[in-house]
Amino acid sequence: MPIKPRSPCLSASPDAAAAAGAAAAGDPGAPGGPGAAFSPLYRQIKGLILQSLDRGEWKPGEAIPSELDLAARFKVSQGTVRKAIDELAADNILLRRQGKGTFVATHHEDRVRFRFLRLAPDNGKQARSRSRFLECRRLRAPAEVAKVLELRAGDAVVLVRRVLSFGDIPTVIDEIWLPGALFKGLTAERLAEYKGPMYGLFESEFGVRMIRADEKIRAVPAGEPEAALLDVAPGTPLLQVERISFTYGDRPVEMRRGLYLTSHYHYRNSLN
Amino acid sequence: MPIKPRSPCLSASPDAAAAAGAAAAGDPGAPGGPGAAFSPLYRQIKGLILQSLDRGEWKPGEAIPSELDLAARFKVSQGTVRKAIDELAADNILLRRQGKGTFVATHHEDRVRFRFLRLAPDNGKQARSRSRFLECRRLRAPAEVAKVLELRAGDAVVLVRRVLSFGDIPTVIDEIWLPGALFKGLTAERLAEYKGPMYGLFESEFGVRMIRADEKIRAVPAGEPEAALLDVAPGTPLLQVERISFTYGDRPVEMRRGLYLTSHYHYRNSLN
DNA sequence: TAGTGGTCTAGACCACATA
DNA sequence: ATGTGGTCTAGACCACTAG
Repeated sequence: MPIKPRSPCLSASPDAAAAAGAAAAGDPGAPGGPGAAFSPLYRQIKGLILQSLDRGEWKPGEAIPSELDLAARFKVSQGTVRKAIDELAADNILLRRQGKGTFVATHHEDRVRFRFLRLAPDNGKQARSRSRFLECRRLRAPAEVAKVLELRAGDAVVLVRRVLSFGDIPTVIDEIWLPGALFKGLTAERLAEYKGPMYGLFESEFGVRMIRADEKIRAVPAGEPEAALLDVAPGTPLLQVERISFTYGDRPVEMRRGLYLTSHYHYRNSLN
Repeated sequence: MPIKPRSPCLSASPDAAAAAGAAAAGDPGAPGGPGAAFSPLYRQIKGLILQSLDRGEWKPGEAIPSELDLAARFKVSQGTVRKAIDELAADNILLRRQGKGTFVATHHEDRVRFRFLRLAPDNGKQARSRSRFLECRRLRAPAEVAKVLELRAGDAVVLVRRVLSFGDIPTVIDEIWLPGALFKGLTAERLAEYKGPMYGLFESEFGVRMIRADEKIRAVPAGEPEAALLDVAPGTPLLQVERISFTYGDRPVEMRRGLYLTSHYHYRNSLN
């Protein structure tokens, strides 16, 4: 046994917190066997905070307890809590505001929204965006979708299709697949009524918060139906963006295929 | 005067380091007038380390002094140096290796390379890549290039054009513009001879290290010459990637336009 | 065994927001 | 005046690497 894991915040001895090596929490780490990775205390605290977020103990937009409160609750020093929160803030899961507190990030802010909508106008002027929903229906998951969303083949999924326009110019076609179990009662009407970003609705109405997403991008020619929707000639090059979105615990909860018309907009990215 | 800036590591009084507010270093911050942003000590240390890196005091791949050494040099505690290095490591400018030291990041590693080459094979198998250089010549900067590279119109620039192939399949056409003053002696021969990534050559032979880049991505149809180079039909949709790369101090040092054939490769991206 | 980065703690004080 | 996050310090000890 190369590493000695100790119990986390149920520390047996009074001074056990000092120099504690703790079992992984939120890490890819293997189960307790040999080869188990060393995981520092602050990562375990991070894991515990993530659990609380996942189970909805603190809702998006709300403040979480102060660092000193959390330190008392977990029986560690403020510095250790601080480092856990630092990482969560770097992951854009929490938001620190000096003097006010630490808040659960929410999709009800433009700031967050543009993390997931990377299309920017060639000339800086950001036009009003508007969604037109083509359909919203429930069906059995096709094999590919089931695999990506980690469902059983045949499980219920919701398919949403929409056209996003910027200043009356149709620019994006989205085809969105969601696990049916999580999105009971999602209808085209509710989507159309809702003001604000779609992920805001998902978060407020269905308790599903998108944390992270992976995208694969290609250039493809517009087919007949897509061309009609975007008001361009068939064969026009479009940006195809395949996205898989994840919530807490890296659970996939959305599969999306977008087609972007990039004659006056571009996909922006930063390489760090 | 809302904020009292103090002298940094030339601290006058022996205990001046404690609770020091220091002039901005590396921040967007305004000059010393009213409205000057508060900048903590560790940010100033970060700025000093960046200066040392910029002036080449420590070369890519080398170790920088230990945290304790730097703490002594800057007359601050190890924790403050640590926080500065933390940020530089998060920026992928430095690389920490426990037990060994902290190293200047280098482009001579696949790990770093794939930060800047985001094209991945649809099936996991990454094929050998090979560059064919079409031309490398010096000319006067066109207006657009001069503007992007912050040169005077008419200053010398180097234009490199190449085709990148994966396993004998031509996949990328790059058109690269570099400031002539920084890349004296860059020729097609030196490019062709060089084994390894282009940024590795830039770093080793010309002392220019790319730190960060911004990209704008569009879908465009292949023109006649591009189609011929990529062995596809004219009009085939291609991914157009416009990149501006920066060195230390956010100085632009490369403008690049890439055309990617995405029938068997895709541009991968993560939204955090 | 020595040196390096990594973790954890405890306490002091600063900056910001609010009452 | 109080409570929050933010900075800085000092010291102890752990984990990893290498001679």
